[in-house]
Parts: sequence; C-alpha cells; structure tokens
Amino acid sequence: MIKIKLRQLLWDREVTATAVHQATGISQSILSDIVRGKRTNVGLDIINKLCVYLECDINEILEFIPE
Amino acid sequence: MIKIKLRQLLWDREVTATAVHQATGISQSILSDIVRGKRTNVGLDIINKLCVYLECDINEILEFIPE
DNA sequence: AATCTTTATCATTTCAACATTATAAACTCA
DNA sequence: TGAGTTTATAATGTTGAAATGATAAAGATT
Repeated sequence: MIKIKLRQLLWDREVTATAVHQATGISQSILSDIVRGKRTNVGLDIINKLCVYLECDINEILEFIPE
Repeated sequence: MIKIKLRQLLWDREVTATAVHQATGISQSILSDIVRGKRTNVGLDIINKLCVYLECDINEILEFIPE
C-alpha cells in the first residue's frame, strides 16, 4: 500500500490545495480527493507536478507501507 | 520528470519481466512498455505491486529528476 | 452579518491506463 | 537446428483517472 502524504506536506509548508491547483493545473476536485485519501491510484504525472511545484522528492509525498 | 528504473532493477536482481507479470498480474505487454520507457504515466497501483513483489522501496523504482 | 477564500462534493465527459489476446522477434540451450 | 522461454509489438475493449464546471459547505477576515 502506498500512502500519499500530501495533506501533511501542504500543512507543514502552509501551502493551500488551491495554490497547488492554480500552479500545476491539477484540478481542484481531484486534489481535494487526493488530499483526503479518497483517491489512491494516482498517476506519476500528478506526482511529478507535485514534486516540481513543491520542490520535493518523491518520498516526501509517497510512502510504501508493506503489509 | 520521473524516471522508472525498472530495467536496471530487474537486471540486478536477475528477475524476468515475465516472472513479475505472473506474480503480480501486471500484463506482460504493459510491463514491456514500462521497462522500455514507452510508458511513463504509470499508476501507483502498479508501483505498489512492483514494490510488494520485489520487496523494495519506491525510490528503488522511481527517481524524480528536476529540470 | 457580509464578503472572500478555501475545501468538499457532485455530475458529466474525455482520454489514456491497463487487461486481454495474439503474433512476431529475439534469445537461450539441449 | 529445433524446441522452449522471454521480450517486443499491435489491435481491441473496458474502466477509471483526470478535467471541467457548478454548487454547497466550511473557514477566515473585516
């Protein structure tokens, strides 16, 4: 299972989902779903856009949790 | 840009794409495309299956390359 | 209270990811 | 050389990821 740690990351950096939406083009509704964990099978295109805008590495957004 | 380092990983571990296909259920043709870099926007479902089967972390499969 | 911003949610549509199947090509190895 | 395995490639169908737009709800600010 891969956890998307976007909520915490945005909170830490004091960045709103709206700001991410406007800067990256990722739709606001999709972002809301991702942040709330309602969408899990996200594509690398979106992960990439997040890494670019947030200037972070993949492991700051994703975490693999074996089970 | 996110690079998928699957070819090198499979080579290092001497695991065939066919073995991955059979163990994970990821289709053989898709796997071939991913390994050859013909498909880049892969979903986290597939990344997760790879991590599970190969018992590795995400960063062994993916690499974020800023540009 | 009224206004502004942000987030949640829903409905619709588009398009590509992925599965499936089949075949060809490449590569072992007896 | 021929059989067995692995990889490349193409065609097709399904499904869900993601965009768009719109509205409601929740938070902030004054």
